[in-house]
Amino acid sequence: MKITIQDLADHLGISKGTVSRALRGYADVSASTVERVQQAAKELGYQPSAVAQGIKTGLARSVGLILLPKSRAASRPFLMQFINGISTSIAKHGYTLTVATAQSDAEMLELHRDLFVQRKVDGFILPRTMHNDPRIQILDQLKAPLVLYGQTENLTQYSWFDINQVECFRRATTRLLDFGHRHLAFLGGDAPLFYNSLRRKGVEFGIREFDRGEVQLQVFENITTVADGLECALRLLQLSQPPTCFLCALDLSALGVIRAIKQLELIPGEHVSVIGYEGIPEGEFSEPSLTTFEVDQYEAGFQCGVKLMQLIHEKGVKVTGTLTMAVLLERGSDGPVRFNSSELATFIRNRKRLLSSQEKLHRMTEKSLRN
Amino acid sequence: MKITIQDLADHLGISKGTVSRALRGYADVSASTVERVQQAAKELGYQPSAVAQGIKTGLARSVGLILLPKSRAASRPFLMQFINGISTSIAKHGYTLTVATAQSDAEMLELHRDLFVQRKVDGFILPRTMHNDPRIQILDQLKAPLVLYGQTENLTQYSWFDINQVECFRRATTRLLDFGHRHLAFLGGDAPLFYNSLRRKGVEFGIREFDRGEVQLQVFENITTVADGLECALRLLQLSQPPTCFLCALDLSALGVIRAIKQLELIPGEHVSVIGYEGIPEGEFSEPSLTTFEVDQYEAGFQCGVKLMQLIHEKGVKVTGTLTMAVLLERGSDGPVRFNSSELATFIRNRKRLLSSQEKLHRMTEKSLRN
DNA sequence: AAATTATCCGAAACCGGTTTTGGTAATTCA
DNA sequence: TGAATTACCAAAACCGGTTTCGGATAATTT
Repeated sequence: MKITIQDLADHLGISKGTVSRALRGYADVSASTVERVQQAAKELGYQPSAVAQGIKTGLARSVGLILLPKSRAASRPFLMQFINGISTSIAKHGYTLTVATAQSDAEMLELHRDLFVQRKVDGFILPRTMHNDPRIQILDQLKAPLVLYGQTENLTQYSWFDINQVECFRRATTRLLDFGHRHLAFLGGDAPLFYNSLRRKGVEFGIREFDRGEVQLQVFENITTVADGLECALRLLQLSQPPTCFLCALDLSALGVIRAIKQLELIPGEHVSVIGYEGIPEGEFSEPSLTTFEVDQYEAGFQCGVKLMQLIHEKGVKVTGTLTMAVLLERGSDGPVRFNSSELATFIRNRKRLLSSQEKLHRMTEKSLRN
Repeated sequence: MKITIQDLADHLGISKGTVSRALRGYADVSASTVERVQQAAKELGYQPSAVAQGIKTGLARSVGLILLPKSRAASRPFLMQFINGISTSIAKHGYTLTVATAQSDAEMLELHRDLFVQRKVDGFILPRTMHNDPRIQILDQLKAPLVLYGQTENLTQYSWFDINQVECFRRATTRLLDFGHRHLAFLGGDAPLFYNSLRRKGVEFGIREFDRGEVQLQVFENITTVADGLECALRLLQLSQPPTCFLCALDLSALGVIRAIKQLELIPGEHVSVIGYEGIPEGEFSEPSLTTFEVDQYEAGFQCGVKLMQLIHEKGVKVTGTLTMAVLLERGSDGPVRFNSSELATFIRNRKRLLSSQEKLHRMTEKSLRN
């Protein structure tokens, strides 16, 4: 069915070696023969089998991306953009992307090893880098080319791409301090992942730059879902010294914080400020819309792909690291401090009573207007 | 570096043919030899090269999934789950998933052809089926195995998996009619995609079953974004005979409709009802939360993978089609009709004046309470 | 004990390409 | 004109596996 190089050679009455050399651009083939071969290849729709090519070259012309879906409900809104970026950059080299999923950490490591040992992929892109990432250890042993999306220890040994998250959270912190906030809470994400310490570090930098000894910071970790953020903020806001603003490592937890604020009948962005990170679509439609940093996942994938192609093709190439910035989307969930921590505590305590009487009046006026 | 079958054979002092037959489970190898070979393979970490295997078997042991990201901002929240489903089911057969992206329809068709002709993949999963899908035409010519995620014309010739969207929208329609709504609007999605006509058909079935001649339906197409939904609903609601409820082919447009309702100072789920389809995360956090159908994308991917493996491996196997249901999430954006269409029109016209005076009073009461 | 059959494995062919080798014809050079 | 290049291509080796073929040995049957 499918046409092979031998078919093409027979059709032209020349040897298959010559056909191959003609198509690969060797010098010892006459221009006229090259022309004839290319012409015939196009006519007959011949394209060399990547599989057969790979056996001689030792390359599969594919790069691996292994995902770990935590639950069957987990969503990754921008995965398509990340994939799109990778695919676009590697396609220029005739490469494709092999995506696999693992259900556990152990299975993930095994998958990396297997895919490389079986020559299904020539290298890997590692998203969501961890502290002392075990994937790196395994792939180093196999001398497998890899690019990190994110940072980790011993960074000079690897090619990597990342958003400057330290700077993002430093800016977010400075922004809140400039708004007059003095009691901050940082809700960190997955503790084993490297991004978490970077974002926290950014907050600490921001405070250190500014501090006149009056700033209070509370730090929490593993706040990764809406429910986590909701619960954590609900608890904190009912303390005697509640934070007046929240820096969230993840948009999802920021959405939970917003819910908590509203549940206490407060106005997010007025009574309590919230800043997130990632730029998920939900943030745009929440009320108020979420102030956050928007990450360009296409660009991230593209750069990772470019770096991996360099590692695979340019022998003896130096590893490279790149940092870029995310864009701050200044939306409605943060603003100038209204109450300091003590005032906020009082306000929250009185809020319920206040609102219930307001509501009574409100209903009365509405009734009177209808009639 | 990497160990080959010849290395293993040398190490054991036997021929590579025997090693291969031992590992492939041929009968003409003694049990003891099989044991020795397996043992040595494990010790030396030998795994056959998928590339080299592929040349003889003619299979790449990979399936293709080609995505078309409309814009660099487009999000597909559940892509990971779909991929997870595919990857999980095909992994059992030693298969991996090759994902590529195309920037235009033409490039997408070319990619399908190239990936198959180059033997990079053994078959395809085609998401987002279109009317007279051109991908199918091309792949039919190449006799490439394929599975549709979605339906199309001449369905009996193909293996496919889909949600029973006709039934979903029939139920959604019946639900709204039972709530007492009589003026419905259907906001369809991408017109060239097959799902669109199915969802519309479901609405029409629902009405036909019920109709006592009093139901009005307005149909629109290509309402695919929040902005589209917002604009369309805003326009419709200010007509003299506005719909009292919206059936949206896509959650995104439903979110836009909710915005439009709120922009007109109406309460979604009370004054105007909205039902979406897909179950995107934003729907849970909108206010009110969106009534919609939740699609299990993992299951969809899994089933597509299973069917494709059947096509590739079981020679002469019959093609199969499967329909399943999505789960209706009864949330806050729909409910019993409050006003009929005429009443709603009047209400909307009077709403602004009403609210402005209400607000004045509201501010007064708040002020008095503070003091 | 001879003939037959099973068991097991080495050798070789094969898959579809790439790359090296070597030889012939045409061209250039002395 | 003869020698040395050069240009070009066929043939063969190779990549790392799988599969077929055939032969040697052991086990069984007659």
